Amino acid sequence: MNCPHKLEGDTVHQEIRQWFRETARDLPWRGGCTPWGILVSEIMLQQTPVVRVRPVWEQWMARWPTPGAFAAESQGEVLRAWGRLGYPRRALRLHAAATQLVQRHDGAVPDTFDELLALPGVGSYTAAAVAAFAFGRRETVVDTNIRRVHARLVIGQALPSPALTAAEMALAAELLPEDPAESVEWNAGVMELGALVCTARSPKCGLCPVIDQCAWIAAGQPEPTYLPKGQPWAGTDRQVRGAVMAVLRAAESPVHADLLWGPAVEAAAAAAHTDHPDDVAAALQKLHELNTHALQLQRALAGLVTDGLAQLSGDGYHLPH
DNA sequence: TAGACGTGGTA
DNA sequence: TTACCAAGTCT
Repeated sequence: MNCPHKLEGDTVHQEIRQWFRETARDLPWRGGCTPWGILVSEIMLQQTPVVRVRPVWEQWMARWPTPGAFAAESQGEVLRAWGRLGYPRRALRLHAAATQLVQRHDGAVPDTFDELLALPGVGSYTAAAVAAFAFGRRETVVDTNIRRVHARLVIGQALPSPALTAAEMALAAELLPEDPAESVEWNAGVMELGALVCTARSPKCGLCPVIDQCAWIAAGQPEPTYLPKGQPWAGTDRQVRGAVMAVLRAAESPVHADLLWGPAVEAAAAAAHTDHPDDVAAALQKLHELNTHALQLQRALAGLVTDGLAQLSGDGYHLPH
């Protein structure tokens, strides 16, 4: 392979690909899945664990087996189906992407990196992943798992840098096998290794197929050189937006702002008139428990409207039609 | 380019 | 219990 990062005898590629064939999880979007199914899975898996994506993906594909079927659905229904996967803007972007597939790609998922990258919600990782896993293309796939495996196995560091660097992309490109089929298995294998063995916390080095060639092990497993910065949550707009979205998903009719802001008992009583009183009442209860400042609630609502996740009609807030 | 953006499982 | 973390993207 002739790369400056000497991987002893280049057995790493063989070892990891074999480990992948023997150990890989049997996920529904692997093996014989349509490109549409793979695209949906990649969007859902952005920052969301496999175990939570799986059931939603199954329902999603049964309900909307093609981009055309999905594009014909309303945004509100799409957001409800998205459920609690998180980052609901992804659902809207997927919907917009499906519309583009119908309008510009004859209802099919394009098979090149550049065309995929042009779709809403599809960035460099997802474009490469779909091109590779749906169409067998040789692409430099770099996700958080692959970055971490490379950092340890090749560089000898506990964690990759906080932000993706050009050097990391260059390394990933360097390590990519020339043969397309092998490159696909390599990408999937390294990703799977990062997800199952070379994990962020408490890596299972005893199960690693390439532990004897790991630069991090060889260096004595040095600690990370920086502290991961946390993801603020309590008291943030994000938390409020999430609670409001839970209410709107459960509500069958527009929810007046007073209800979002008002006391829980009043909210529960009003919610009893909806088709899903328990869900709405519970969602309102959670929202109210946040004791959100009025200004912050206004900001969260305005943000949701700006992002197209909610709309304000005369009667109140609701999911988009 | 750093920050915003949901949600729930795990240690 | 608090904090980290998960197949990122967009601005």
